[in-house]
Amino acid sequence: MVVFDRRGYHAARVDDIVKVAKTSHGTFYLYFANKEDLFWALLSDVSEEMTALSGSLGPIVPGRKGYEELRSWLDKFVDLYIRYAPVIRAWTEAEADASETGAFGAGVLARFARRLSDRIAEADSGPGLDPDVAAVAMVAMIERLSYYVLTRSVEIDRDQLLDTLTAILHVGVFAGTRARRSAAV
Amino acid sequence: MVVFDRRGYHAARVDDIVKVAKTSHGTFYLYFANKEDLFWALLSDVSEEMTALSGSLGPIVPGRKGYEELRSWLDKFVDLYIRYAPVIRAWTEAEADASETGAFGAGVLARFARRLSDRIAEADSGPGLDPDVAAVAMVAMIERLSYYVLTRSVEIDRDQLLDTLTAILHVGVFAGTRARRSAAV
Amino acid sequence: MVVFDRRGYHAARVDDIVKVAKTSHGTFYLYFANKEDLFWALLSDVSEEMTALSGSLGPIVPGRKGYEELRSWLDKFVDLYIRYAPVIRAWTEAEADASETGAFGAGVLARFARRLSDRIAEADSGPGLDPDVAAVAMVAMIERLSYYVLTRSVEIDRDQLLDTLTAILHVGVFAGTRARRSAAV
Amino acid sequence: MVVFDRRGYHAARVDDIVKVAKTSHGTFYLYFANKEDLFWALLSDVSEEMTALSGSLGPIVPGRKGYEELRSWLDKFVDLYIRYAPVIRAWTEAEADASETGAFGAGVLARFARRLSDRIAEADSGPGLDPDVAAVAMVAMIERLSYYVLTRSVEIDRDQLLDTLTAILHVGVFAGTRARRSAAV
DNA sequence: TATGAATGAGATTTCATTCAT
DNA sequence: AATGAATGAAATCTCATTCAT
Repeated sequence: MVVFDRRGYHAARVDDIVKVAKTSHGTFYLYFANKEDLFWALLSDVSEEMTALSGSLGPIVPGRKGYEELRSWLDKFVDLYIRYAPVIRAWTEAEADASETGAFGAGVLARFARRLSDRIAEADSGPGLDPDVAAVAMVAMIERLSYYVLTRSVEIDRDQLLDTLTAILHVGVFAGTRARRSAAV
Repeated sequence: MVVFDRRGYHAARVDDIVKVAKTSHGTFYLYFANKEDLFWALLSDVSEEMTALSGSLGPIVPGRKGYEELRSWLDKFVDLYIRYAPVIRAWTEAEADASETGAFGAGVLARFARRLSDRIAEADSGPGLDPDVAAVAMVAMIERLSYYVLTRSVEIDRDQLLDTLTAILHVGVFAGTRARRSAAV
Repeated sequence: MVVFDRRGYHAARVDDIVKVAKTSHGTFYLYFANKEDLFWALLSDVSEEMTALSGSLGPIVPGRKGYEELRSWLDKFVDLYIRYAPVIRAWTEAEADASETGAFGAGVLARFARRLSDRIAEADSGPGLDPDVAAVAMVAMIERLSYYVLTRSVEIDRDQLLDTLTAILHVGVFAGTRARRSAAV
Repeated sequence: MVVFDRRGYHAARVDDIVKVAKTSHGTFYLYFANKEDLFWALLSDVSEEMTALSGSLGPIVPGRKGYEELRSWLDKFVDLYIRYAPVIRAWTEAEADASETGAFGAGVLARFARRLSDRIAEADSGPGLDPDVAAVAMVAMIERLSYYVLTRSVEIDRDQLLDTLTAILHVGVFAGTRARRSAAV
């Protein structure tokens, strides 16, 4: 019964969920008040793991060491994303300003972005982009690219995905100043 | 009937659609074979506009002029995104490798990314990231950040959105080489 | 569709209701939000008719004329009771102090009893029973005896039922004084 | 298990029953073949007690002594009713001519009414109402008024209830002749 | 062309009953 | 004897689609 609630699809029929979990309808409703309830249970799991993960992001430093640290952190994010993909995709399908689900997901991502923003602000002394906005943009990219890869919308393998995300993030942090300047000149 | 087909939600019930469109169920089925059919109609509209839009992306050049050109192009994308958000988000709900809809959407984004990739490749002479992958990452970011802003998941206004996207893209193209180097050293 | 909502059984399955009404499940839910909703619709119908009926109870007078008037009024009550039997029985099955349904039914009967009480009080000048309590007792008897007859718990025909109810009521009203006395001596 | 079988509701879920009884589902099915079986067990208890109670109704005599005897007998009935209310009400939910349960309940009430009828016939020498029918009417009133009081549908206390029932019954028995006459004149 | 009441297949949910411990 | 998690048949409810007007 424990493994089972790792698997639900929001879009899926209870019938499917139950089939995958090799249980019965009755058992499903023994553990969850309704389909929505399962979804919230999963949501709170993701939220917890995401919060833990964002807490584990240390200072972003230049050079190979910083690059590798960032890459391994992103690796963990992608892992988590893949594991919870159905749930994350579900909150994504909902309008953030109109549904509880959407609002919840938006909150999780916002906390995630804030942590990244703090790290960017620490590292980047130059008068670059607003770190808050840049962090959100990065989270958007990380989330969406993970999604493209997961759904095979694009033909990118896991290594390419991580290299690209890491490079853009790492350079984004340390090239912020120059970036802004290049744009302004 | 004209306003109406700008509004469909994949998730929405036919009941909702006809209410918004101020028509009847009967009329709906007069114009569309079924709900899916409406979706395809909308999809082909987006596809067309997206293709036109990607065609309009000229060479990316350094300096203020290049920045402004890129910004105004992104502005058009955001417009298009906002207009077709429900449809774009809907093709997303489907697995790209398992549904026609998903595959179609993936195709639209892929063509879009390829154009951007070409422009990046033209501009960027250095041994940076794979332009194809970088372009996809950029499209992911553009698409998803537009979504965040549209759904008010985050508090970013339109100008901030465009400034951020443009800056990251513009510097991404011209700092690619240095970026890669900073990561590798 | 109008006749149809005259027929529902609270205890019945939607399947049965729909079969009796020769409609489909879909149609049922087009007219009623859920099974409960149908029940409330019927309930408000009974309430209305019962209120109208109690309003039509004129002064209770002695002699054959009074007897006949009372009998014909009781006849109408029994009619109404039979027509709405499933609904009335349903509110009966619920605890009056624990369910909305039960409370509603209790209210309808209470209004009914009050009217009867007023008529008893008008007619009965002697120091008999409390007219309010006596009226409630009479309503209890009328309601329950109708029920016994309806469900064939007892072998009483319609005429016997009406004769008995009318006689007990009529004598109850005019023998109140003597009754109390016979009990007290 | 002792308290428990005093409490079953026919409408109640087995879940509720075992919760109230502080047992488990397993134990329930150890003692009863199924939910219906519990009901029959309770039913036979009521039946027994009701039969004993009707047997204890002595001759109905005029005057205070007869009144008090009748009142104390009714007191015992109300006691019994309150103790078994859920069961008594439950046999009521079934159509007497269509279900075993309903038929059984009808039988219990019929025996009860016959005893009362016999006592009425003994006492009442006049050419009043059919004692059988009158007895049934009285049982109906007793049963239903007990119910109203039990569920607090009406604001009547136990003493008022007993006074009213006793008075109506006692006068009914001894005013039968006059009653019929007053109606006929 | 346009309508919207009606439909029914298929989804979700309930609850009496079983059975391994 | 006692337990309560698990079951699944049967109930309730939803919604894309049809069709008489």
